[in-house]
Amino acid sequence: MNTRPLPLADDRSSERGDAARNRTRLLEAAALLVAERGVDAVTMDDVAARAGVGKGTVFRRFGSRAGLVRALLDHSEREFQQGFLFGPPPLGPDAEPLDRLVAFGRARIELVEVQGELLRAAESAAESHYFAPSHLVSLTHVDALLRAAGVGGDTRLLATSLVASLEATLVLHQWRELGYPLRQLADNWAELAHRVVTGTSASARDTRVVT
Amino acid sequence: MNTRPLPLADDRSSERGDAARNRTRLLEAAALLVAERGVDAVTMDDVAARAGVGKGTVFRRFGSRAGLVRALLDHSEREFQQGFLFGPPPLGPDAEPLDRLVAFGRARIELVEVQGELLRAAESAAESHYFAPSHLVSLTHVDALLRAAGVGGDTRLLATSLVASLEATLVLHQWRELGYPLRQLADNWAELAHRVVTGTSASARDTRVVT
DNA sequence: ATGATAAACGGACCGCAGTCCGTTTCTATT
DNA sequence: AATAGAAACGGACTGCGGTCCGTTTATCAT
Repeated sequence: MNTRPLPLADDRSSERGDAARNRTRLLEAAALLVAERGVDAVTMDDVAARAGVGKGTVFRRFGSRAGLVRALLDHSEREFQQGFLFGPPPLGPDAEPLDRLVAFGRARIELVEVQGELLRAAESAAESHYFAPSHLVSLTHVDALLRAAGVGGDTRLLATSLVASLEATLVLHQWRELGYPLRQLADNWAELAHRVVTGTSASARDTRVVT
Repeated sequence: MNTRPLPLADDRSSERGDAARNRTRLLEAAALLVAERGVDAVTMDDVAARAGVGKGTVFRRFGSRAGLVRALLDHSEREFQQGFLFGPPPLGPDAEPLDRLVAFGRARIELVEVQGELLRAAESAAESHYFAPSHLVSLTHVDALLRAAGVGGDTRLLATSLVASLEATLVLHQWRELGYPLRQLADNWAELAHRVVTGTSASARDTRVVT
């Protein structure tokens, strides 16, 4: 239980020359190895060796395996965020909240198709990936969309529940082990989002039809 | 990647005498150690040593750390299942589907209060806990309740999404790291369930009010 | 240039989950 | 009671993530 290492952003400025060089070396080596073997077959020693660097250095830079993987995902993660924060509709701001919400989930699920293993590896951190910046950004975004769509109550918690169903580990399981086409999972997200937004609040528990 | 060891139920009949004896010894030892140190501080070697048994035996019996933990949870898991399958309302069959759904989530979240660490340990299996019997039972139950509440479409997938927000790892995080009272998480579940059940389907996308 | 100092380095080391395989023990059969 | 063969046993062994700490190196002040 250490003091959280990367609360919201990492510095990278005022970094010593060799440190910076080793970071890029490590990232390149890791990317290469992942490309040719798949994430699950790459060990931290492999990465260190390939980068021509000591193992300690890898951990000094990235803290943990999950940290390294997150760094590898950083680029596509930024793109993804750009997409739903500033991009064109239906993902970006020039669309209705509900449409954006649906598009957000679809995009996330599509991301699993190409980066599934990486995303899963990033999630399997012992001390939760729930604190990872990218995850928090998604959460906040969904929260905002819910509120913009007129949903009341504790939208942050509602957002957490929704986002939970997009976890790469789960989606990957449904897709690869259970054989659901990603398309169907995306449709299910749409259904879920739609229902949550159009549904009535639990506090106003009255107008229920007795069939 | 082995052939799935315990697809839906374990035999335990036609088990050799010493095997049976060692199973109970191991479970007792494990329970004891967990009680006095907490799950996270108990290693497989510890359990083997305390039970006076070889390490190989532990893995032969339970397959993995997660498997052992699941065995430890078996009792309370059965109770839980009894509760929502045959117990009194609002959990059991003598209540409205939506009420049962809400009660189910509340019960699950309450379970985290007392067995959170154990539940989390059971979830952190590399090769997914999604195949664990208890998980499948919950899933099927929620699925059935959704259908009984008149929800159409692929209720199985919808159930999966809902159940995802009850994962012990997540609930524990919200409770212990973020400081949400369990009560509030339970209320959020109620809100989610209510909205999903009362919401309209995404396929019928028309009667939307343009504010 | 040179020296002081903090930062970064590297690889031996540790702990733990999970495997392997030679040895022991149960049980069914006669 | 003897025995054969399958099942179970146990603990040394492997592989990997992560840590530790003595050594090296970049940087900055003089």
